[in-house]
Amino acid sequence: MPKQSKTYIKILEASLPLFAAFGYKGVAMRDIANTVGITAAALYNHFPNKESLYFKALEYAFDAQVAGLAETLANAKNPRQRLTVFIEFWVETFGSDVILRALLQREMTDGDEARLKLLVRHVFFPVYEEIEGFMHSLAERYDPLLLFFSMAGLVMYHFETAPLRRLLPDFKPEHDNHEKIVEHVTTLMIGALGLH
Amino acid sequence: MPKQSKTYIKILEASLPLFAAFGYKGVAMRDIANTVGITAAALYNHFPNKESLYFKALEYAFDAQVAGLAETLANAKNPRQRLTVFIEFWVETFGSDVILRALLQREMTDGDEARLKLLVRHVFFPVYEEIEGFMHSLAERYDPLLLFFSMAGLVMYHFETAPLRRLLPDFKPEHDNHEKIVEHVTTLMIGALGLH
DNA sequence: GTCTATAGCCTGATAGAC
DNA sequence: GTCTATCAGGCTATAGAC
Repeated sequence: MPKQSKTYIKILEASLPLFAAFGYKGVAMRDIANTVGITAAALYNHFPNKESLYFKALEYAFDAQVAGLAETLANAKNPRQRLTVFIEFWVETFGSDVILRALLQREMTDGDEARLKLLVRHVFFPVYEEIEGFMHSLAERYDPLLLFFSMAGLVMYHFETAPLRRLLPDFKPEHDNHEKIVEHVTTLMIGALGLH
Repeated sequence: MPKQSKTYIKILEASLPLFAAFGYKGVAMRDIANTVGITAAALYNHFPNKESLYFKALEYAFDAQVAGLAETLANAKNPRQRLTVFIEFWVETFGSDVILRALLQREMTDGDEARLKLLVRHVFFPVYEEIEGFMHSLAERYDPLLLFFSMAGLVMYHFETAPLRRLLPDFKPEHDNHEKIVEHVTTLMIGALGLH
């Protein structure tokens, strides 16, 4: 079972949009096989079972997604710049990659222990490690971990609720605009942290 | 097909924790039937199919959940009090009712159009209608709809991420405490809105 | 309203030829 | 590595007796 053959990668990449759209149980091995262009039985040459295919796909999707943050943060000199850079990173990462966000959301609602650990290992821990010191320095009156999830939640919830925001009064198309979201969240956090 | 028989209600109430925990596809008609104490076939005397059972269960869960907000808000005189009251309401509603929150989360990630409309009709619209004027009055520099979802997201994300927060450094058990969350979010919003 | 029995379909997974 | 063929089991939904 070669770990990085072309078909192996093709399977992972074909399965990701399916899992993101329909969830683990909503995707059949046949569906993945059809998308790749092989039969379901052939999948078992690359993965022992459905669950391990799913895990490898998740890792493949999340890895290297966080890599850019460290460099970007290094270029920001003062706290306010770092704040803006971090919010922009978070909006960019999960705003443009619909599949990544859907997978993350699904894993968070399913609450399976092993998958949560994968999420922490590949997404939240690396990011938090990068900005932990920053969170501590920002404002002494806020708990750093709560502050981190507050900022993450501010961004994520705008994306999570995007489909139903459209059905509410006061909706404007610009609410879906990434720059508007960055601006809104940044203004809010600058006020909350007293960084005027 | 009597609409409010005892069994009818028992089916709805038995199905809700199952759907919340395992999702629509993760629950079999047999599972619901077993919990109620009847057979799967008997369910079809009350609901034409699985999907309509699910819809009725969702409506049953969400209805009357929002009723308390209007009265609570009426007692709050100034903006700062209203802000606190609203955040407390949001934390109380979704913090204590694990099933309600799980259902809401699942529907938001699944993105099915008909179910999203149900969510808007039974949860977000009634709540937003109640505090729309308040949102407008709070701060002119913020878009009212974005502000609403920011406040909702600040609260919800702390619950959504609770299972993985435990796996991160700097975690303290008090992070799961409702009062702590209310305090954190309120302080943050007071700063952001300039309500000192 | 509930039961038993079952139809008809889809599921993950395996065996063995090529 | 991929195929065809196949399996056992689970699923929703229906038919008909009580």
